Amino acid sequence: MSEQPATGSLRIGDVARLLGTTPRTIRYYEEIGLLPQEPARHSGKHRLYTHEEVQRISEVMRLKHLLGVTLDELKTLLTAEEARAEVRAQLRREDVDPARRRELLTEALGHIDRQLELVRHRARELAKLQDELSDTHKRVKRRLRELDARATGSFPPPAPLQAAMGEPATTGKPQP
Amino acid sequence: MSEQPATGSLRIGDVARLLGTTPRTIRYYEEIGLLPQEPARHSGKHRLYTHEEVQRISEVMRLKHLLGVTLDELKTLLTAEEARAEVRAQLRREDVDPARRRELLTEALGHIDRQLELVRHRARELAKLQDELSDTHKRVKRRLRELDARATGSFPPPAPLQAAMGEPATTGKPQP
DNA sequence: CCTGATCTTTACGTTCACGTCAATTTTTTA
DNA sequence: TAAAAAATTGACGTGAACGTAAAGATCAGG
Repeated sequence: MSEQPATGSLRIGDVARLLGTTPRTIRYYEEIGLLPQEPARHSGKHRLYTHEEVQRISEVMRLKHLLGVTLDELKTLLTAEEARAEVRAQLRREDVDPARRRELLTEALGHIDRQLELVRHRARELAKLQDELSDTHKRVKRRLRELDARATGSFPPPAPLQAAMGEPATTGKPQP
Repeated sequence: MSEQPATGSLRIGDVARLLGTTPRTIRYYEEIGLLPQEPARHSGKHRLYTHEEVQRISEVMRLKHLLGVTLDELKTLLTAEEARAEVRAQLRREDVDPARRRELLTEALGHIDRQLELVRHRARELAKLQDELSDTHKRVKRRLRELDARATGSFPPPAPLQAAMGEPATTGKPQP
């Protein structure tokens, strides 16, 4: 289909197919500065993406999907990522003194923690919703069982029949 | 601030404030049919929302936020909700025969399960991301500890220094 | 009953996140 | 090396999800 010039570098179309998106989208992300390094087009004029860069784009799309944030928010979020990349690069060169090393690592930890906090929050919210739905599921199933039991003769106590399936119970969300 | 005419019914502005949104948004949701019953404006021409209706809007916004779906997808999702409401209404009237009752409950269960599946899927994805971030966090912290230990004399084995913090490890997503 | 705050509909404007078309250039393949 | 395929920049188009402005109707309080 396409013979790459050298080390696994892909053209924009291949990357798009790989990630289930379109070239336009990738260019757009570059346009608005979501992708920090422009992919050096070493063999001519076309963009050539390294494996790392593809990973990066993949991560961007994943985060967008999972966190449902705007590309602008994502940009700020990814600034942290970029900083981490920077840190990685610096750390790979062993020749930094321990003091600076500590600094870099601590900074990276901060970035990670911020992301983690965001994700945790989302996860908690989702878990709550899931629990609520689970509960509702159980309630409905119980009613079904009761119904079947009654049909076969041995009928159990009517059970507080009230709102056997209702909205998640009073939300209550006063203004901030 | 505002004296409600009778049973806790709120005007659109109050609802908006309560939910942290704007009247326009609420009207828009009504416009595109996300809210099944138009709020009967019994005292004149203004919309008056019952507690239930407010709940509904709140749920809509919550789902939109948590699932990150388009309002159109949400509409289909909420059709199920609406069906459940219908079921609730039917069931409240005790006078349905057990056969029909079973039918209704089973149907409701189906709707709930579809929503649950969606939420579970999302939750799993998020959990995965969270785990990955957690791992990275741990790796970085370990490196910090190692650094500190070395600084204080007793230095541990160098540990495979390689990608101590890296992208989540090869995504791999062939085309569908 | 008057006034100011709130709501109504209508309608056009806006931002985001791309889609699409065109003209040209680069790369691949026959 | 000619032709086909894919990429490039540039520009305009688009649907979703509201924002905003206008002109009039309708509330709540004094």
